[in-house]
Amino acid sequence: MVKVKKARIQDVALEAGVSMMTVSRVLNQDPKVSDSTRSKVLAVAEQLQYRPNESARRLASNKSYLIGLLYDNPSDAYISQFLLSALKSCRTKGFHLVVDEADKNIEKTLQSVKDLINETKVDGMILLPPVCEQKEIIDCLQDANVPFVRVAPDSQLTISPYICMDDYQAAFDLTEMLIKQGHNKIGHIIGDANQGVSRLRYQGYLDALRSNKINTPPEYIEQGCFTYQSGMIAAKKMLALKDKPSAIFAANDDMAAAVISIAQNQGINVPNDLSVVGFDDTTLATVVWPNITTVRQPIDEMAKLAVSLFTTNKVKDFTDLKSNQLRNILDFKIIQRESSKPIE
Amino acid sequence: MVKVKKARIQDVALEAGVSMMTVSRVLNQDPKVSDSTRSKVLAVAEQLQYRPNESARRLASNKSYLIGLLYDNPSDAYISQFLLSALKSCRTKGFHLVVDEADKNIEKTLQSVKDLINETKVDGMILLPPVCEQKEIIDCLQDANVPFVRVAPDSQLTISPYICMDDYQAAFDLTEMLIKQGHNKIGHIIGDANQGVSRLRYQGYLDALRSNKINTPPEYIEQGCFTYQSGMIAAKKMLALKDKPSAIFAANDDMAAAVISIAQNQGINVPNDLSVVGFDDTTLATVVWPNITTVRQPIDEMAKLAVSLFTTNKVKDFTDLKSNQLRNILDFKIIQRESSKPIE
DNA sequence: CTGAAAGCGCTTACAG
DNA sequence: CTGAAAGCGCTTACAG
Repeated sequence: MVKVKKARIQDVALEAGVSMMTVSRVLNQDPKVSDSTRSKVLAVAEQLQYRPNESARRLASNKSYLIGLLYDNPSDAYISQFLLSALKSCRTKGFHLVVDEADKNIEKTLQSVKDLINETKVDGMILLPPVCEQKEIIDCLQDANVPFVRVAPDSQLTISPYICMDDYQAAFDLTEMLIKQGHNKIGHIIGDANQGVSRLRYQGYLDALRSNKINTPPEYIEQGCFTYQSGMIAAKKMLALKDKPSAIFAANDDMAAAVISIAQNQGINVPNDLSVVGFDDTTLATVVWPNITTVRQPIDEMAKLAVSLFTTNKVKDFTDLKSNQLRNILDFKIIQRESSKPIE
Repeated sequence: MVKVKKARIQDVALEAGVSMMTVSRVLNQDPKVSDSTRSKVLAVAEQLQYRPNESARRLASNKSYLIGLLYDNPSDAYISQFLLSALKSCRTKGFHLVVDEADKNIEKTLQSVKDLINETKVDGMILLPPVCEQKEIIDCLQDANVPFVRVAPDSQLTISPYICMDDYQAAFDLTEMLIKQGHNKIGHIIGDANQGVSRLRYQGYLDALRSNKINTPPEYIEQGCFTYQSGMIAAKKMLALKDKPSAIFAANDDMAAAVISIAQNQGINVPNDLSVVGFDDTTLATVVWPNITTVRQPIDEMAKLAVSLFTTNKVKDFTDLKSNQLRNILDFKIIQRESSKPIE
């Protein structure tokens, strides 16, 4: 292999006829550089294919260029998608991700977070749900003055930005879509009672019915807990009713998949006799048959945004963020697939 | 927050009454240090809670302490589990993982790998299946003299170690388990024809039947391609037979889940009327009901081992590995769940 | 807006 | 088996 010597900051400086400091300033987007100097440096850097040496930068600046990511449940497709996207974002910006799993024992998790701060010296932390609700962890980060972002949190904080989608609106839209397709007997399986999104999705469902003046018997609403099994139990009850719903909106894909399975088991054709819709657009939605109509969470974008909050130097410290900068609500999308169809 | 000043190599050297170099040698497991010096340094390092500064080490040594990971299909539960485990291993050893997704276009992937080598300067690469079969990539790594490990490869190479489980034996054992439970009408759905593991699992199934002197009609064997849908098609055919199998062994969990769904759809009770077993123990295995009896791949251990091949200094270069060091076959485990049971 | 000097905390290469 | 010197490629802090 022919080894091409990598250009150093010195090489760029020499070639551009400026000092190393000036090059460094340009690269770090310091505004105090004249435009002419800036463009010259940029041109030379481009020409020499200069890439800063990350280790030297880290060592000299005493910044880690490391972002911590704390997650809860490793079996969730959500996590892996978020992770993959975050990893990709980090890579393009010269950062690395230090991933840590929260322990059931909050004390252990806390210790782990402290290690992340003291030893690894992360520049910031990304908190996934539901760890992002843990008061102890939030306090710890705040005490240590480590900026953090919370993803899909249940509660809002004024000290830290959060990233989420509008679960309420998505549930509203999804329900209204069913209504527009002629369904007026729509059941709902509520998600885990301990998660804020369950409440929001349920409320969106209710309000869509209300604004379309549709009355729904209480038997059409069942409490689930986001698991396949809880979906089966709920589906069995709902499909045993004399007056069955023509559509069931399950608060996530796992429960929707369970509904489909139970329906098929009872000889109820999906989607001809029963429309089923889910939420999240996890891999499960396209792995079962018929594929599930669902709401796509913008997970990739969420991860990208979370990372960029740390990698862009715009905001050194989250404490000076204005309230409108704290909110980052991303767009969702309803994905129509084969598990639902209009009433004929 | 009280800032505790981190100990540097200098501090350890001073306290231990040796030079920085000696401390460095001890830390890097250089054998040319007397035992007494070594233990003294180690004791001081421990007492001072010394942690080497990774950036300084990287800069001075011109080693990246970075491991590249190239994967194919992001939707696979397998990938995320591997990733999480590898990430964890890296963290405890002061390494970082640079994750890259292979492109459909081999040229693009190749370029990406070259960037990984030249810009990021990874110390080594982990190749997941099926990218680990790509000759172009293997050649590229070899030319660049970058050591790499292949995970669950189809073919064997003498130039690079590989990590896998014994798919043949696992399939054999799983089939034999069904036989011992009284099943002698056992169907099999073969996996993707392009993947070596499909062949191995199929062969294990066949040999278990053979060694138990069980004849099987050709209708009991269907070609699938590891997808849920292919499993449905195969299951429909097999369950439409007059003389149905009492057990079906699908070559992965997705297809097993499909078999369960079809069976239930036809009023065939799983496991009372039909035992179904899968392979891999992905999340799907416990998400559907009944939970799937399957073979657990030791994914976490595979990832850990892959990382450790680069982090332990035992082998600087994989070219001097002996053939028995190339093979790393890890243990699998059969997980009995509710989708299968003995014949009564 | 720009630059010369010092230093970040390690390791390499050379001595002995 | 051990050590003194030089340097890795950046940035910080100070000048001007």
